[in-house]
Amino acid sequence: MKKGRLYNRQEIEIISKSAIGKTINDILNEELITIENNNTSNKGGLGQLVEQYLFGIQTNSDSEPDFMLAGIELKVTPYKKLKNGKLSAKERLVLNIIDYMNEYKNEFRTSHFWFKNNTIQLLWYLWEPNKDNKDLKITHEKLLELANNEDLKQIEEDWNYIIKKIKDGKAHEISEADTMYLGACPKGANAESLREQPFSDIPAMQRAFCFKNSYMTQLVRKYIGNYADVEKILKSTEDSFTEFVNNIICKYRGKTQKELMKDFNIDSTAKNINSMLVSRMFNVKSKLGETEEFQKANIIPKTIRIEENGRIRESISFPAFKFTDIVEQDWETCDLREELETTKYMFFIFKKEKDDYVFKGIKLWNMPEMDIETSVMEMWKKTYNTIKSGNIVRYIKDGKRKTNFVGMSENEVCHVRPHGRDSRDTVKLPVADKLTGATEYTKHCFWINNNYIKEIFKEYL
DNA sequence: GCATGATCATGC
DNA sequence: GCATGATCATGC
Repeated sequence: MKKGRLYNRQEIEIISKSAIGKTINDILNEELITIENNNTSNKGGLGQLVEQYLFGIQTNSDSEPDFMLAGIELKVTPYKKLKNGKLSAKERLVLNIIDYMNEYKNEFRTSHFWFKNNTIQLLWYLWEPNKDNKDLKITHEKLLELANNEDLKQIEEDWNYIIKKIKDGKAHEISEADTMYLGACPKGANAESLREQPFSDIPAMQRAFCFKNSYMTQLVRKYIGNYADVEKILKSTEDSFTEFVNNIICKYRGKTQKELMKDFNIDSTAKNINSMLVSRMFNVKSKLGETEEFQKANIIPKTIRIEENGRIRESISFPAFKFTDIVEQDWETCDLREELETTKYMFFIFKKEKDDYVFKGIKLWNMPEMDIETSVMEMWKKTYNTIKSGNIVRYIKDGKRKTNFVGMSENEVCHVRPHGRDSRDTVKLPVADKLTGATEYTKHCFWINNNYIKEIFKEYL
């Protein structure tokens, strides 16, 4: 007899561990249950089956944790293997719906979020493409206790940020990109699922608290994958991630490039000297963007130089792409769109003053949805067509090849340009170039236009 | 002066 | 040897 919601902590642990290595079908077979294959389209279906047949919990939308006696919430969540072999969360972890009308009255520790989610029993299953949902296997489990979690400070800060927006009458302006680990994601049938907010007449999109995809990805890598080589920047739990970053910025703001080079004992003419200085500020050996905290928050650090006249001379590069990868993707699921929609950029600003660049501070930014769905989409689709049709080179003059790739005068947000060691640094083309017959071409990447990015730094001009 | 093609130094 | 962040060089 399954006790459902009345299990105690120890029983939950035993049952969770017993599920490891089993598929949903295995669990159903043990219960002698067959279910028609008609609910695979139901997004919550898999988690519900586990709740129902492993633990005996009926689907509920209760405000209490699933296991009410133990105070534990159950979550069944997928992860996947990326092409490069790394593991990643397949989805964000959606938690309770935000009750705009009441949650703001609480403190973090007395909030409904805390009441329901402070202890979560995670069951991870490995998602694989082209496989029936019920053949997917549960591989790992983990009891996530927020009370003694290293990320608690940041999670609390994120919660407070969301609550402040409600208190400011701006629930309709909440975005998942506002926060670091704990987000507020859309939750409803569609964008028209609106509800009232307490300090404004404007209806706000229904949202739920969630652990963001990037945060879940780090948990996956920590508890499932090989985690040993990830460097941390936070050495204690006394500061949140954002507090820690702000302390570093304050410490170095106002220093010049030359002063910093002297401080850190660096003598170099590298083009990425400012990026090297930033890594030193954080006392990071390798790359700041690859540290645990930046990965969890899905933040990519970039340095920006502003000239004395306010001009930003250079555009911002992305890693080089493979021509063969582009033609295998479509816009809806392509790498570029995913990156722009989920990534925040932390710009470290260096402004030129008297023959030296002064470190001015940072700016967090993510590209507005509207720009992604218009200009970036147009550029990506044209890039796709250019490669697919083999129409890369337009003409050659003085040994330099003019291409048909989207240039910066053609698109106000982004463009395509070479990015390699030199012009002989090439990768394979899926279709030979019609004009030159080349089967390989100089590595290229997407760039964000310097004039577009300039708008973000108005306050520093 | 700017857009575009090309290239550099670093770290692993 | 290679990927990467970033800047250089040149012709229109």
